Amino acid sequence: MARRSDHSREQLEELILAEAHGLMAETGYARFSAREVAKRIGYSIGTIYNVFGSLDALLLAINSRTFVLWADWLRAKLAVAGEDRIAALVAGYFDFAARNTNLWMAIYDHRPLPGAEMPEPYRRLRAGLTGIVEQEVALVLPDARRGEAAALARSLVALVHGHCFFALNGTFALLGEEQPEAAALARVWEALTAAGAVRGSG
Amino acid sequence: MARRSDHSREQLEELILAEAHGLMAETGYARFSAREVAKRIGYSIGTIYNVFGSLDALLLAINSRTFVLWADWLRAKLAVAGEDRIAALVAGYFDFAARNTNLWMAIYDHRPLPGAEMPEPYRRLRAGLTGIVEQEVALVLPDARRGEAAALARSLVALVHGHCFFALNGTFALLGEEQPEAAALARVWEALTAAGAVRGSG
DNA sequence: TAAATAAATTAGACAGTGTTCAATTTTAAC
DNA sequence: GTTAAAATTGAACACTGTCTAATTTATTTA
Repeated sequence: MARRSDHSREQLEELILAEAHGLMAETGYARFSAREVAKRIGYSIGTIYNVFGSLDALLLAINSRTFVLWADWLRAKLAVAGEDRIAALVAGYFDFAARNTNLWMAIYDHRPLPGAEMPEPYRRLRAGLTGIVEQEVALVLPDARRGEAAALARSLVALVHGHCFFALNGTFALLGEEQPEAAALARVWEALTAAGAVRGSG
Repeated sequence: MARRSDHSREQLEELILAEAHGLMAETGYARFSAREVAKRIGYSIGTIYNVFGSLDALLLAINSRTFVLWADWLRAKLAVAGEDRIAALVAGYFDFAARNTNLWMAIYDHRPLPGAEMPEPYRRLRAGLTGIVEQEVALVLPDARRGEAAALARSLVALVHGHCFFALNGTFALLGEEQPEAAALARVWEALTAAGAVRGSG
């Protein structure tokens, strides 16, 4: 099959990860299979375990990649945003999830055994995404309350997450809610307003 | 093994469901197995499929049972609630999830194939839970805005869900958030206030 | 009560899964 | 060219959900 000379170890890792990410996008978490990844790249199942150590580690790498794409997506949206940058963030959150449902869901479907610490790079990626939100929240808060930005950003991300999750998993459809994103944005601005923000003050 | 005379068909269905619910509470969605349920009640795997038709149907029945427990839990909390019944609801949401993490998570881990309609009884249970919230939201809104209660309740459930989910799956711990419930409650009251509610006006 | 019918139950077969690891092949170094 | 190191394999193991022909048990009929 594949020869060592065809790929360096790093290239092989990238080859596996790229294919795995694609498979996850295609099939979703429940139908994802390491064996299928191996089959698609023409390596045996053993190689994947040698390179990544465990299925858990591979899944973490897949989700890390998704986080990078997601952060890039949000930054791109912010770069072309109009006056309401908060709305751009909420919209970016929703449409990334909608356009990459399987990948986005996989982030939350994957639950490593409790007590298993996340590796530092993964923690940084997640914190980085919240950081983007925090920055925009800080911009819209009055100077005196900038200190609340971090905690508020975390809470707003959770708020939007809840709406997005219910939108994509069918809960909102079942409850007759037809404008999840608008609802989320309304809640976000109510919270920001309560914290002293004024629309268009960024 | 088990004799037909030991259980009527209805009793058998209940026997399976009770054991399955217990196993789900014990192991969580990822490690749940229909075979293990069969082993524990002393029936063969085939019987479970004969009674429930599919694993999907069994999982739906498990989640339905969890919804019943959850709704009961919330009603009990409301029955002994003080002045802030909204706070009682949020607290009830959080501590049911915390005390039944595996069961609660299973509700959201289970994603039937897209397009597969949920059976009516299941839809009613879910809507019923939101109905409890809607009722309390209506009580706190001014008369002129009671019409917004349904939509607002859906949104608030999503909001709380997001916080609860991040609290239980480790996201908040990773981000340094230590008071998810307080944050959720704060957001909820900000939204209610924006809709004209006044604390203690129920 | 004995035979015939209906219902309930079984367990094996099938195609998958993650995981491990001794054996093999390929590459690099001497 | 030989040797040492690294990479790769794929069979084995213990699982999973799902289906279904065969079997057992219960009920009804004669």
